[in-house]
Amino acid sequence: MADGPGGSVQRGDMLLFLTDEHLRKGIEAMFFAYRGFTADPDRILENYGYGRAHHRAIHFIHRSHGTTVNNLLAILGVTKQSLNRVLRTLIADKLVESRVGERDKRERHLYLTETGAALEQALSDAQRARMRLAFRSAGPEAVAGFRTVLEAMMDPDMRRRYQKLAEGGQ
Amino acid sequence: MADGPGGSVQRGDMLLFLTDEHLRKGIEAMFFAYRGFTADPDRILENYGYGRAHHRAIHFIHRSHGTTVNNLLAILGVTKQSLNRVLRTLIADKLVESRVGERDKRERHLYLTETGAALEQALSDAQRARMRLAFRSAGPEAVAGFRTVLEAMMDPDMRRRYQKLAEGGQ
DNA sequence: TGGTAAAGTCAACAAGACTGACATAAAATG
DNA sequence: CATTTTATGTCAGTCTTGTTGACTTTACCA
Repeated sequence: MADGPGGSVQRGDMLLFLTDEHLRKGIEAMFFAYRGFTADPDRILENYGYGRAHHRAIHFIHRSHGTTVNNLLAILGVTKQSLNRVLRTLIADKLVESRVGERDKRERHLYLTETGAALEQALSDAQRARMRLAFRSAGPEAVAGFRTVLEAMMDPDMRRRYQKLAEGGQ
Repeated sequence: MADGPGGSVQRGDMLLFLTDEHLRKGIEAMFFAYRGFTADPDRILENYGYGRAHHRAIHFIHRSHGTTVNNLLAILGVTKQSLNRVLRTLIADKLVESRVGERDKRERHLYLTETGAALEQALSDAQRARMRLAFRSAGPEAVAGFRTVLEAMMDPDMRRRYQKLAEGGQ
């Protein structure tokens, strides 16, 4: 491919890591790594007849106990119809509990039941196991770089949500 | 959440970056970053009536000019029926050309046409622009760490494919 | 020549996203 | 107090992208 019209090599040796070639490798790394990232939970979810959407809902409900539907919608970035379908099955299967808000009775606050928390544990154990191996083999400095780049890659509003989540969970 | 039964803090201060808390942050970073990663090309693809599957096919055909259908199937990790649907529209729209193999006439070799290459350029320009900003703001060391962790996160066979691609493209 | 391999296709199905329209209850506001 | 807005839920229909299973054509190979 070499460097096309959008290339960056000509800007000097200090920015050699910004060649189109390096950028393309970063793109492909994201693609292949994301596959690995989701592979283990996907295998577990199959046994329950659930999909990735269920996993995401469970993850963020666990993460923010008592979150409202609206807040979950904003984090997941899907329509309420799409989330509702997932939420309905999780509530029917008694993995998630929905309680009417105390101050604002229009709101529904979402909680994992014991069963829901158990599945969350199984899913995140599997995902963390892979992450742990990757982190350990890469070392702390690489991990710091990994997080720095990923944060820079997020849309600004998503970065805000991500950091807000991180604060609470410290 | 603190450290559950699968926690790693007790293994010593040297491995503090492997706490469940850090791992969870890594997981969420992957989730939010991947959204940003796909956002720009998705917007472009909309105008063509194409989806992410078309993008992936176009990317890897560009990447490995003249690749066979079987090879593309292995890289993308989908069924031939799924790939074929995408490929059929791309060929019908004259973005991709399929040539009968010279040595083995059963094989079809895939090439981007001029139009196809133009779309590929537009898509990868958008994706690289974001990657470039992220890389530049993070710096070369962070980028190296980013790649190291992502490679460690891949399934072994995907890592092989990824590295094989990288060789050819140096 | 018979078996295997590469590619393509048809049909049916499912997950998960979307839009649009509509309903209900509760809060907020004039 | 009446009206409007907000939060949630739901129905119906569509789209993309994945799946399985069955079958065909063509070509290579032993």
